[in-house]
Order: sequence, then C-alpha cells, then structure tokens
Amino acid sequence: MDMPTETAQIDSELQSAPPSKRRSIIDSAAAIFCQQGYAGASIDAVACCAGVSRQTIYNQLGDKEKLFKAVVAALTERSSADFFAVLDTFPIEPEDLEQELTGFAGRLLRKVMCDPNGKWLMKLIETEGARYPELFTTWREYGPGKKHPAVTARFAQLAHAGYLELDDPALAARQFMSLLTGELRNDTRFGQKPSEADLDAMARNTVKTFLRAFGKRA
Amino acid sequence: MDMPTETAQIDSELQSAPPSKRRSIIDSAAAIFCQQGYAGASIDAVACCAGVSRQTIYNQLGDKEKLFKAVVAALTERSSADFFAVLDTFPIEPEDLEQELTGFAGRLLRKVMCDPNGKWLMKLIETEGARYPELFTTWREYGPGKKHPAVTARFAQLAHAGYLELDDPALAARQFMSLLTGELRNDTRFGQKPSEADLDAMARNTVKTFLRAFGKRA
Amino acid sequence: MDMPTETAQIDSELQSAPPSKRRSIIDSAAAIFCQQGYAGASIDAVACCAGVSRQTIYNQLGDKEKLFKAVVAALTERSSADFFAVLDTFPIEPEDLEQELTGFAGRLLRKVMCDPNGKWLMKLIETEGARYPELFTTWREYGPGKKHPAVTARFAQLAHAGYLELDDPALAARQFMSLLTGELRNDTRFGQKPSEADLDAMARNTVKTFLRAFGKRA
Amino acid sequence: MDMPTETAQIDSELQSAPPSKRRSIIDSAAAIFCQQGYAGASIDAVACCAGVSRQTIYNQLGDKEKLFKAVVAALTERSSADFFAVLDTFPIEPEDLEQELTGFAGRLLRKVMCDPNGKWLMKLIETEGARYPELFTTWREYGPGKKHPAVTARFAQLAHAGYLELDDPALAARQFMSLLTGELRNDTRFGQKPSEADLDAMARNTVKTFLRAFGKRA
DNA sequence: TATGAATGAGTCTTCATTCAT
DNA sequence: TATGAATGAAGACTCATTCAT
Repeated sequence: MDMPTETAQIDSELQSAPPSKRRSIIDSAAAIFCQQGYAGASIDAVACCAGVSRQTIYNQLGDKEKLFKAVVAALTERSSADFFAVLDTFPIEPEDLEQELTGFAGRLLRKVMCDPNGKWLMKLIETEGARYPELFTTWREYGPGKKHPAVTARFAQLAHAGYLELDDPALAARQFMSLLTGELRNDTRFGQKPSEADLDAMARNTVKTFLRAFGKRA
Repeated sequence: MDMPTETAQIDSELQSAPPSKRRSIIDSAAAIFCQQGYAGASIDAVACCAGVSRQTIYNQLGDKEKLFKAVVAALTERSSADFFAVLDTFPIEPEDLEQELTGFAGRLLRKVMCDPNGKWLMKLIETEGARYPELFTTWREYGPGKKHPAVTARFAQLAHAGYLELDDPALAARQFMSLLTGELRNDTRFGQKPSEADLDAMARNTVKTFLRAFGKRA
Repeated sequence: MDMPTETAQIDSELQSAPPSKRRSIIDSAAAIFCQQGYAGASIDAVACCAGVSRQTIYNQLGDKEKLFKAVVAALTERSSADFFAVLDTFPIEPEDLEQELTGFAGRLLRKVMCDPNGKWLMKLIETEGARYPELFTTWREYGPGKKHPAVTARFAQLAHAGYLELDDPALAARQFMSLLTGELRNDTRFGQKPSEADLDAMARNTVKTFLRAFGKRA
Repeated sequence: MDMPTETAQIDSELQSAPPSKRRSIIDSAAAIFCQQGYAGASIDAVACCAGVSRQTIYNQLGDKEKLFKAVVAALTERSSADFFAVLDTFPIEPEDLEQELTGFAGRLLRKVMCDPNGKWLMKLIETEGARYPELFTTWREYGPGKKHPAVTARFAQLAHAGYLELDDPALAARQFMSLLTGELRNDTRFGQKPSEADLDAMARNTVKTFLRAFGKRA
C-alpha cells in the first residue's frame, strides 16, 4: 500500500495549505489593525487583503478578538526573534567601539524598529494597550522583560571589559534605546520612511552621544 | 456684603454656560478619542461623558470629524501653551546647572508630558496621524516646528555662555527630549502613572547622562 | 366698560403680528414641501426660510401635519381665487373667438398654472396625494368639483350662443385644459420656466386645435 | 424525454436566483419610492417588501442613491420597451382610422401609461426631478428624446398617406398624448384605477376629438 | 418670541457573525 | 473553501417635539 503518499497528501492538505493562508491572514490583519486600529479594522478588509474568504478567517482563527490576539502573539514572537538575531551581533570585544556600536545601532534600527514586526507591534501596543491590557502580558515578558535585561547584560560586559564607564548598566541600556528610538520617532511619526542615510545618521548620533557620556575617558 | 460679586458670579455662570459645555465636550472627546481611537470612539459616549445631549455636540461642533479636529486643535493649543510656560523656567544663568536643569526636566515631565493635554495629543498623533495626516499640519507647526527650535535656542544659549559643550545644539536638544520621553515611555506604556519619586529619578537620570555627554569638562 | 379697546388690542396682538408671520410661514412651508416633499421637508428649514423661530411655527400651527394641512388649505384657497379671477375674463360674446380664447388660455397658463399657488398645489397633490388622501377632500371640492363645472358652463354658453359645436361640453372643457397643461408639462418638467413667447405659443396651439375640433364649421 | 431541457431549467433557476432578487429589489424600491418619495422611502421598507435582507440591498446596489438611480434606469428601460412595443401596433394603412387609432390609444393607456413601469417613472420624474436633475438625463433621452419623435413620425406618415391633415405633426403628436394623459390624469389623481370601460372611453374621446381636429374633411 | 438644549425616535450604513450552497 | 445571503447589533446623523430662559 502506498499510505505514505496518501498521508503526505493529507498532511499537505491539512497543514500546508492552511499555514500559508494563516500566515497571510496574520500579516494582513497586522497591517490593517495597525493602520485602522482594532475598532476600525474590518474582517472583510483583512479577508480581502489576505486574498482569502471571510469564512476562512473564522475557521482558522475564530473571533475578531482571537484574530487580534493571534496577531499580537505572532508579532511579538517575530519581533523578539528579530531582536535577538540582531543582539547576537552586539560587539563584545570591539576593535573600534564607536564604529561597531554604530553598526549595531543601525542594524537595530533597520531590522527591529523599522521592520513591520516591531514597528507594528509597538504601534498596536500604543494604540490598543489601554483597552486590552491583558493581551500584552505576553509582550511584556518578551519585551522589557527579556530585551532590556539582554541589552543591559551586553553593556555590562562592555563595561566590565573596560570599554565603558557605567554606574548603572540598566539605565545606560535604556538610554541607548531611548536615544535611538527618539531619533526615529522624530522622523517617522507621519509615515515617511527614513532614508538609509538618515538611519546611518541616527545610529551615528546616538552612539556618539552615548560614548561622550559613557565612553572611556582619556 | 455687596451683591456685585454675586451678580458677577451669576453672569459668569450665565455666559460661560455654552463655552463650558463646549469645553467639557472637547475634554471628554479628547479622553475618549485617546482611549478608544477615532473609530472606536462613539459620539454617544462623548455626550454621556460630557454630560450633554448628543444633539448639543452636533450643534456645537458638527460631525465626528469636525469634533476630532476641534479636539486636536484644542489639545495642540493647550499643550503648546503648557510647553512654553515651562520653557520660560529654563535656566539661563544657572548657579547649579545640574540641579536647575533637573528641575526644568521635572517640570517638563509633569506639566507637559504627563498632563492630559500633551499626553493625549501625542497619543492621538501616534494613533491617528497615519489616517488623518492633514489634521496634523497645525500640530507640526506648533510641535516640532516651534518646540524643537525653542529648546534648541535655550541649549545654544547655555553653550554660548560656557555651560555646555555642544557641536550641534539641535541634536542635543532632540536627545535631551528623547532621553526624557524615553524614560517616561518605559514606565507609562500600560497606563500606570509614575510616582513623584519616579519622575524625579527620570529627570535626574536624564540630566546626569546629558551632562556627562555635553557638560563642561573639568 | 371698555372691553372693545381691550379686545381690539388683544386682537391686534393675536392677529396682526402673527398673520404676517403666519403668511410667511405658510409660503415658506409651501415652497419647501413642494421642493422636498413632506418627508424631506424639515421644520427647521421652514423656520429658517420664513425667518421665524421653530417655536413660532409650533405655536401658530402645531404639528408638521397640521402645518401641511394649513399649507394645502391656503394653496387651495388662493389657487381657487386665482382661477376664478381668470375665469371672469372668459369671452362670452367674443368678436374674435380665437383671439379672445387665446388670451384667456394665456392668462390661465400665467396666472393659474405657472403661479406658485396652483403649481405647488398640483405638485403636492401628485406627490403626497397617495399618502394623505383625506387632505384633498377640500381640494377635490374646490378643484375638479368647482373648476371643471365652471369651465364647462362657459363652453356650454359659447356653444349655446353658436360659437362652438359641442356634443359634450364637459368633455370639451376637460380636453381644453388637458391640451393646455399638456403643453406646459412638456416644457416645465425640469424646472425651466417657459418664456413669454413659449406661453403664447402654447395658448395659441391649444386654441387652434381646440377650434379645429369644436369651432363652427364654415 | 431528454434531460437537457430539465437541466437547462435548473440552470436557469440557479443562475437567475440573484438576478431575481435584484429584480424584486428594484420593483419593490420603485413602488416605495413612488408612494413615499425619495426622502420618505426607507431601505428597510424596501427590503421587507422585496423579501430580502437589508444587507442584500447594500451588497447588490450600494447606498440609497444608487438604489434610486438603478430604479430610475430600470423603469426607464422597461417603460421605453413597453412604449415601443405598443408603438409597433400603430396603424399605418388603416381601413377604419378611428377604430384603429382608438385601439392604439387604448393600448397606450393600458400598457404604457397605466402600467407600473411608466406610471411610476412619470411620478418619480415629477416628484424627484427637481431635486435630482442629473438622474433624468437618461430619461430625457429615452423619453421626449425618443418617444415624441417616434410618435411624430407615425402621424406624419398618416398625414402623408392622406389620412390626416397636419400642419405640424410634432404638435399633433404632442396634443394626442396630452389629450390621452389628460383624461387619465383627471381620473387617477387619487389612486383609483380606472375601469376598462373608463379606459375605452378615454381612448375614444381622445381619438374623436383628435380626428375632429386633424381628420380628413369630407 | 427667540434661543439653545434635551429627548426619543428613526433612518442610513457598516459590521461581526452565522448559515447554506 | 468560497460565495452570498441573513441576522442582529451597533453607531452616525437627522429630525420632530418640548422645555427653559
């Protein structure tokens, strides 16, 4: 008997078709929730944008609220993965600290803060956080709960290795992120995407100031 | 006792009745737009929260979009007034720079960033800016258009007077604000209001780092 | 006792001030009911157009329905008066029948069918007659009930005097009116007011055909 | 027996299902718009009368205005078709002109002027024409634009063939229609449907007078 | 009498959700 | 799974009507 083939086929029907749809539903929903807000987003718009039927959304994800939760969960996960991928490129024993830190800051800007995952998640948190506080329990764990300590640890390492002078590595880490996102925020609030040169400048400005404050004095 | 005072009071009640309704409508609408977003906010909720009838809103302010615009305009105006009031307390010839700058940062946090006007306006801009870009033309003029240059000028003065070492006063001003709002953002994203001690710490941390970066070296 | 004076004063208060307002209310209401239909007409629009306050309408005329009835009654009365005024110019012993009948037809067009009173009344009857059949009891009496017999009588007189050859004066009267209003209808359906020359032509065409059918054969 | 017929029938049922809904929506809407006017007609009433859900109307035809336009377009088309179908029975070489013209007039009354299509369309034009003039551009083309010339041409043919004496065929055509609709108008203004005998009498009266005016003299 | 507010109803329109095909 | 219709519940907006000033 050739069951293997058959099960494979069944599997592919059950899993491969839906997952790809699931993914596109989540992506479309993320985009629409971000642009329109929870209340303003319509299931039909998501269905249309995802190229699936309304029913498919209900079958796969249930409620609008469940869809929203699924979106937040997916974005959280992806954004977290993005973040840690970039964090792995943090300079530990840098030859040229300023340059390498600038590179890291640039990657953070590009791959985490400017990418849909992180950007949308942040926007959803700001937009809907007040109304669905329980939805962000997960996010809180992944976000400040894991990211800040991770960054803090890297900076502490740098300080311990003598590259920085830090009284409070956690504060320094927060401020590093604040400077970076602040630069971004001043330019993206109205939707214009910053140019590559802009991003480079933001990274450079952030690191330069950061090192003026916390770099090794001569 | 003299009646004049009493009649004056009555007069003010009689005449401020409509304006006070308008005011309470705008305030309620601001709160609800911020909490629920434009799409999620219902006129009835605004009416109920303002203690007026739905019709009164339509009579006074027209449709939902006009109400929204009125809210943005009012918040913009108030927030701008708040900001410049605080800016007037910026230290020009400080005896103790760190302390006076910290005081200024604290006032900024308390009277501008934590007050409903500014906070709500910022949130509305982040939430609805993408969808109603034309609404924020005004804001852009009042916001980055007037505030940033004003702060920049103060820092440039301090630098010129020898209190700071600045290559780029505009950048320094932006980073000062980024550090301050970043601190706030890390604590308020979920609605808990920071304590007085928290605010003091934020101001202190910001200024300390800022001066490490841009203060006069010994 | 001097009641007379007092009542006169009261009368003047009750009747002289209101009547002018009443009149303008009725006129405005007539125009608006005709343009917008009963359902589409708003009391506020009437008040605004009449230059009075909404309350005045309620005080003077009560309900929207009562206002409507008052309008219909007023239009009916005026239109009837207009009609009989023109009817008095009907040629009884004409020297030149065609010319005098044409003159009469022209006056009918101008003073009855084209004037607001009659035009609006006709339009209201066509528009709202189906929904408020009881309102037109009055009109039916004044309209077909009085006008048609009156016209019929005039034509019968002309026939009796040898000016016309009529089997059925009532039918002839109806057809005379049909030809006249038919001409008008072909030109005014879209609101353009016919020119004086147009009106003359209509009258002439009507009478010419009418006399071809019912005039004395040679 | 052969299945093809049956399947064809089923197919037609399956495919005509949506169109039949559309059709019933349009018909119900036409009736309601006519009875209540545009402003007075409620979408819910249309839905209920058509036996469909409100949403179906919105899905199929969009908003109220589009529904109205669709109604006007449908009525125009149908009425035009009715008219030209009847016009094809116009007597060209009549043996008994009066009788055949009377038959034609009767068909016109019955199939064009008394049928919902034409009657409703005329009423809508009179009722809403002032407010939605652009909607009747189509009608104008189909209506006076096509019907009057068509009738005129027939009468001109009759005149050319020696059956009538016409100076102005267009005027004669208009007057023929005016006499016919005038008769109808005097009886239907309040909604009572004229009896068959009434209709016959109207046709007869119209043609008799018409021929007295324009028939061949002995 | 005019003004402005309030109330309650009603209409248009959209949407989430479900069901049948 | 997709389609289309149905349902029920909003929510925006208008309006008739009344009340207080």
